[in-house]
Amino acid sequence: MINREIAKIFYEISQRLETEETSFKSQAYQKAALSLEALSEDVKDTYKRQGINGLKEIPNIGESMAEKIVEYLKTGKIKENQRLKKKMPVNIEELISVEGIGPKMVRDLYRHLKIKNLIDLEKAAKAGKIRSLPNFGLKTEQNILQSIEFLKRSKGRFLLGEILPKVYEIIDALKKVKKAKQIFEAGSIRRRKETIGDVDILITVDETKNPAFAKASADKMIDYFVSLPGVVKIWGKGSTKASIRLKEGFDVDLRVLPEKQFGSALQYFTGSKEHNIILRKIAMNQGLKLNEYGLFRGKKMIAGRNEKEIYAALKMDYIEPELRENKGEIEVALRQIQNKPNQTHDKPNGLPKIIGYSDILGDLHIHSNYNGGENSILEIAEAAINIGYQYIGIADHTKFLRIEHGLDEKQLTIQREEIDKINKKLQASGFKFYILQGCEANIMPDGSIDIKDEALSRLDYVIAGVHHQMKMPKEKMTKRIIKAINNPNVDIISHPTGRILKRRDEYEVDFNEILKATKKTGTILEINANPYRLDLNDSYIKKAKEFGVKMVINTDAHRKEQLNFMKYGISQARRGWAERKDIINCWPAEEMKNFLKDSKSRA
DNA sequence: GCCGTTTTCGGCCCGACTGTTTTCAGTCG
Repeated sequence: MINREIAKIFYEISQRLETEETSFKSQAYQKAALSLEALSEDVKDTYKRQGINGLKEIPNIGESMAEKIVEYLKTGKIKENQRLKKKMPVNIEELISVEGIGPKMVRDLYRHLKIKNLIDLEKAAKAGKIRSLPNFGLKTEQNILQSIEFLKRSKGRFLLGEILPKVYEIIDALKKVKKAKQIFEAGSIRRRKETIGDVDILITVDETKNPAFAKASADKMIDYFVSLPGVVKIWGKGSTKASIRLKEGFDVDLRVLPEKQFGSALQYFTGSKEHNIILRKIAMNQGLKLNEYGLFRGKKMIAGRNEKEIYAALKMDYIEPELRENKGEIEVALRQIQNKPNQTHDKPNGLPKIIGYSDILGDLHIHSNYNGGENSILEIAEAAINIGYQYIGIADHTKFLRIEHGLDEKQLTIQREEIDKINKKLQASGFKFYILQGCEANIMPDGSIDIKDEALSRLDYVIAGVHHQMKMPKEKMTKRIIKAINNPNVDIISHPTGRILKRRDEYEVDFNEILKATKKTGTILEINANPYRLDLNDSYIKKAKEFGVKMVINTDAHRKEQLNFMKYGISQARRGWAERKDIINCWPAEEMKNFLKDSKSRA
């Protein structure tokens, strides 16, 4: 998306300006970049429709920024950035990714040692050249080397799916000590971002007895925390906090907090930074002050024990952590409250009631041993019953994907017989549980499906997805997928943008056209819950919802343990503001089945 | 450079920590 490209350049300009003395100008670029990222519409379209004045309506975009956006749309470049680059030809983005290094240090490193990138920096540090620079020292030099090592090892961020199970393990271990009253994860992991930098865990201890008892409890928790298995480094250990690095390569901070501040601390450490900045401004406008110690009027603390009372005191709806990205949630949370006294306002839309973690009643994208996987259909069904599902759908790959043992028409018929048999048996035993037969058919480069329509029509539903030839030009790929959407037998499009996190970008496709076609035909878009996919992403989910396109959260499990991926898909749906009405596998079996049967004909 | 229910000029979120200093700038979250 072009908005992100421009935002990236604005960030770079911001950082480069910070090496000069004009700090407010730098902040303006940062704010403008943030605004661009928060937009749901492509600025290219805004400009086409409303010209430069349309751009100036975007928050934090004024005359100068609007001109630069137009410049980028027309020339693909922004001269201001070229000018700054010429002044200091360094890879600033790379250098400030080193922890402890910011724009000012980049400037000094370039001035004195002509350091332009990470390789130069590492060489200079290893040669001991940095310690003698003014305002630098031996310690700084060592820290730089350590940070570079960390950067190399972790290659940036971790997937939510890699890190969340580990965090739960830690939290469970901490709970066993029985000295903590509350334990919560905070930071990007609580917001369930798809990738995570580091982890914050906040706890309180029992304060009702004497202070010495509380302190002893805190000490015990911290001691236990730093002695967890897999700890490779400990620092910042004090009476209320400690930090560890685990052998997996990520850092975890533990903080012990007083009960009366716990809500404000949790709010503060959960972020996002952008969300918090706006919140503090709102507090200020109401004559209040918000920080991690509480919400204050003058010196008087008026909220802080829990998050709900803080949002309430700011005259806002409570905002779920997954929504706290400053992508419109604050305005909406405020708007509803303002509308309440005066219901003659057209509609108090307010924040949506996003889906909950126990709202899912079934999983419609599961692969069985027919695809060479480990688990039989019966084993998968038993696992699903244990989870508490009302239904599942077996959706094995079809014949084009030979590497996955894709099924042909005949094998699908054999599988149908087995599913019918199991269904009968389950019902005879009194289970209210159904197995549907679907398939995950392959969308060929010309948009056709690799299984005959006649065979598809005998299935309960059909998922179709792109599995090869993903490097097509945008128009061709869009056409390819739309042709599949228009196939009356296709009900669901799996992993609609094809990305694999940390490995592969999404393919080029016009998502607006996809939405139009799915809306017209009643086709459902999948939110694939595999932690490497999480496809659709949050902003596409929000767009689909606004369009009135229905979605389904599927795990794409290839063995029964992977049914547990569902929670990542739910997080993603929550981050995309999805409600129960938007997600068909939140619906009871009959309603969902009827929708699958009718949606194509009804549309 | 942006913005405006005290402003078209004068403000821009807040606090902790670190390493360098000898009172504080830079970085982080």
